[in-house]
Order: sequence, then structure tokens, then C-alpha cells
Amino acid sequence: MTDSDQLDAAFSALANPTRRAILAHLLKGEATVNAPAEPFEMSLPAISKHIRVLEEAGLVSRSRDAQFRPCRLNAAPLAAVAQWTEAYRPIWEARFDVMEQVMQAMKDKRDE
Amino acid sequence: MTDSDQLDAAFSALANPTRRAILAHLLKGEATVNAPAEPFEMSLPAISKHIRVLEEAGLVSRSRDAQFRPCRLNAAPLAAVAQWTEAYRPIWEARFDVMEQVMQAMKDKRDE
DNA sequence: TCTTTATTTAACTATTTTATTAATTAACCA
DNA sequence: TGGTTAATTAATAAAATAGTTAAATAAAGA
Repeated sequence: MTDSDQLDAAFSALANPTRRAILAHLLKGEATVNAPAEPFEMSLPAISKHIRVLEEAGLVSRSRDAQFRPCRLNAAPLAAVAQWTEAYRPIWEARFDVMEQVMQAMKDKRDE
Repeated sequence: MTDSDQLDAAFSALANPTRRAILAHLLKGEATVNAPAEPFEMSLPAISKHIRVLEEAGLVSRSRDAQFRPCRLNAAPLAAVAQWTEAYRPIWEARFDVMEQVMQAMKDKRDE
């Protein structure tokens, strides 16, 4: 799997609100399939599949505990995502600078 | 459009290597549809559609210049992406800490 | 052993995504 | 005006995604 494939998998996995919610849930600690399913009006197999997508993207790993399959967060692919976005930071920061300048100019005008 | 919808759109748009390459291309400055198409073995309509996806995610905006439609990068949605990932930074950094500890332990062992 | 709990697999459906080629629109230029 | 360039739309097709319900599997526990 190339770096690009890993980013594909990570970004695709993150492109779904249910999956992002599952990750957020896992920030609080391990959880089984049932646990993160509760807040969603969705069948268990659907949640199970979402978890599999997260697992295949390397965002989640699972162990075995009797009939439970506890998931835990593996944020490593998010480090790659964060690193990728960093290349664009100067652009959006430049934007904010422009916005600040505009706001300053408006303020100056008001205070004339 | 909710915050979540915006993240959906941004992450989906970024989940494709052609689209990420188009963004990378736009880091160097404005470009027309034809320009970022060249390095890809892909038809023009395909590139055109990718640009539309980027546009709908707010990552690109376009103007008009005769028969050209120059695109420019709009990195604002990436600020939201970066912000989203920040919540997970402590997790991956903790991971790296563990890795560092393991490496330190190996070093210590070697130096015994 | 029988039942319950947790989870996955199977089978299916609807929608979306990604690409293609052919045709169309828009604007310049000779 | 007629031709060229740039880009989009239309029509289509294959594959992936996201969900469903029903059935199967795995382990615990009475």
C-alpha cells in the first residue's frame, strides 16, 4: 500500500459522519460494536461495517474478549492526514491575514 | 450546510488521489482545466468533474477569462480538517512517545 | 444442553462515484 | 463567417458505498 493509498483510505473513512462519531466515541476509551451503535439509529450490521472500514484504514484495531470485539483508536493515519494538510496551512493563514486586514481597515474607517 | 456536512464534503473530495494532485498543482498558482489534466492519463471531462467536486467542497473557486476557467485554491476547508484532526493529536503523540520509550529501552539494553 | 448475548455474514437494494465517448456551448482569431 | 481552442453536458456503464433484514457463528452462563 502506497502513501497515497493510505491517504485515500483514511480520507474515505473520515468522509462519513457515523464513522467520525465512532472515532470520537473511541477517544473516551475502548468500546465494543454495540456501544458506539447506541446513539445511532442504525442496525448493528451497519455499524459493524463502518468499524471494518475504519479498521481497514488503520484507524481502529480490535482484540477479542469472549464474544466481544473491543475496538481501540489508532490515530497514526491521522498523523499522516495532519501532515498532508500542513502543506496548505500557509494558504489558509494568508487568507485569514487578508481577512484581518480587511477587518482592520473597516475598523479604521469606522473610527475616522 | 452543517459543519459535519462540510467535513463530509472536504474529506470525500480529498479521498481521491487525482483531486489531491490537482490541489497540489494549484499550490503553485492558478490553473485552467487543461493544465492540471496533462499529468494524468484521464479525459478532460473526468478532470472537469473532479474540479467540480473540489469546487462543491469549497476547496477551489473559479473565475472566467475568455474561454478559460482558471481555478484557484481555497484552503479554508482544510483549516476545518486540520482543526478536526487536532482532537486526535494527543493520541498519536502518545503512540510516538511509547515508540520512543521502546527505542530508548532498546538502546539502553544495547549499551549495557 | 439450551438459551442468551455479541457480532458477523449473506443476500439484496438503492444511490453515488468514477470513468468513458460523442455532442454541445462559448469565445477567440484569421 | 468559419475554424480552432477550452470546457461542459449527455448518455452510458462499471464499481463502490451504505443501508436493510434474515441467518449464521461464537462464546457465556443457567
